[in-house]
Amino acid sequence: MKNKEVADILSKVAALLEIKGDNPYRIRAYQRAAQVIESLSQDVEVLAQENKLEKLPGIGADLAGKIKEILQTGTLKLYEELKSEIPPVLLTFLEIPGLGPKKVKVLYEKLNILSLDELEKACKEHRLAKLPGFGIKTEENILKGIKLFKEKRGRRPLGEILPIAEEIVQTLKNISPVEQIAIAGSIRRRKETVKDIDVLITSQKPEQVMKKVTELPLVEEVIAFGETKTSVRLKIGVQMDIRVVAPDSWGAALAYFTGSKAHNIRIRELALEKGLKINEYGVYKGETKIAGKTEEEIYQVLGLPFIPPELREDRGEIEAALEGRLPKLVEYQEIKGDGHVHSKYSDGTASLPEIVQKAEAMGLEWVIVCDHSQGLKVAGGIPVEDLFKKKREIEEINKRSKKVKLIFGAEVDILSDGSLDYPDEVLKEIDFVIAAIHTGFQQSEEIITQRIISALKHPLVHAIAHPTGRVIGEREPYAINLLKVIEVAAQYQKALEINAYYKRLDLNDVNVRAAIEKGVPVIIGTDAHFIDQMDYIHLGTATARRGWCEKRHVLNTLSYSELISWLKRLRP
DNA sequence: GCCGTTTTCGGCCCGACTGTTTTCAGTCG
Repeated sequence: MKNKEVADILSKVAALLEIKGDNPYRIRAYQRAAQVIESLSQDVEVLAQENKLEKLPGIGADLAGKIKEILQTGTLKLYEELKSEIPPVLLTFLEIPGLGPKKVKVLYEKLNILSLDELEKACKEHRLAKLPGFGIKTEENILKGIKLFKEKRGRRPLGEILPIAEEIVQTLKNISPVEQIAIAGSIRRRKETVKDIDVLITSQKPEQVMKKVTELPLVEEVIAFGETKTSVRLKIGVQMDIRVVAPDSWGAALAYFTGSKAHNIRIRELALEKGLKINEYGVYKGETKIAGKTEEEIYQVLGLPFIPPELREDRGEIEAALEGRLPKLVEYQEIKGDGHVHSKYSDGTASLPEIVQKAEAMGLEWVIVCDHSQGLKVAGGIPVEDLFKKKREIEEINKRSKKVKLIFGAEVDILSDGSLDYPDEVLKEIDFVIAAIHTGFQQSEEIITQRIISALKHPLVHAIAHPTGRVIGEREPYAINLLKVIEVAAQYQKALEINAYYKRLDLNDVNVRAAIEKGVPVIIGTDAHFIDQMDYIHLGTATARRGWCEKRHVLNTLSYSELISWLKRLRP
């Protein structure tokens, strides 16, 4: 899949055009095309071969041609030309908070600044303040921006920020006069990584709320302070935006601040076609406000059903809503089990009774206890003789435990030649075999893909764990042809995991969608090594929802007995 | 650059806050 590479070039073209000062709508067209290609669940190369690129929203004859050019030549003439006109190093300047395309252009043209160091030096020598539109404050802000840029860790995993955001909401509820309060933005959409925390509030006394916000102990710096909008930087290095609106604008504001930006733009265009205007305060027909109190209302006046936040990425959800084929997403409370938990038998820290207790507290019916296989010594892989001790303990526990059943599973290593880390006569005794790659990450795409495919074809394997091996912010996926893997999984009706650990979320949303479109069942597993990590199940469910999963696609919605029958197909 | 049961040309989402300005451009979400 070259989707990422194509999207990357298109988005760089957009940024270069911005600095050049080109037509903003042309820029938007490139940005949108980049986004459409990146979130595609199909292979852009296949679409190009079938001449279907122009069917994609926002892609016309010209962009289709440009995409083909990238696929054929690896680059784009326009891109190369722009790079010779505008030094690409300026693109990194755009990442500095406070610097946009206009100012970057001036810096380049008037001062010929071509590196971060030069920029820093020019600020300190007050050479910027003399430029039109610049001043002393601008220099200070750019210096601050450079510092933040240098120490920034980029987007942060949702699982890290969500609990903090929820705690802030709870605190604000307690200490300030808020009526309604909710987290919006990418956190509400449950995007796997987030850049900032958006909080929406209704209150009779906005100024008091805003004051309390700036006084929170977590706040490091106030970036902007207004009655309706306040921005602060938290000590953990994340920005938080707080918006206060009137109660009758709650729905409009919630929709607006939940985004995504691309979704909002489409929604507003749709409104314009109907002679309506939407902003964060409501939907207007001329001067008259006709909706705004609830989100449902907003969608309703546009003739649309409610679109769940997890779908709001302009990945076809608006078209689906218009045509009445929006998926009925799997619900968080429909999840009946956890497909992947480690115990003390390998490198987990929880005993089997502790797992049962936790599952019961969470309202789950079943947990598959998958420990590592014998070869993975660093992770305490279980030697064959101990496996049966674990099996007996599970049987004992299941006799006593009425509400929660444990399932005897194993996360079995796929060795570098594609064979499995237990012999068949052992695998046969294990009720759930999930195979995974933990070694040989550097192998070629062909070899890794083949390893996984041979595991999928193995008659005793039920599923593949964390299929791409990526770790968010730490490790890129290994080279893998996931589309081939999906095809084989579909053919053999084997499951692919949505690993719910907050740094994995693997498969990710786009890949989940690609899998279920081919008829591959998915199974959510937390990969918990500590008992509380079982709570990450909700992140896996969020990923399933972002991947357009309905209940029928997700094995975790099966009851214990239904799951056992699904597993037994391979254990006659 | 895209797009069309008001258009194949002339539109294209909308507003808050800051800083440099005396009325607004730039940035951001």
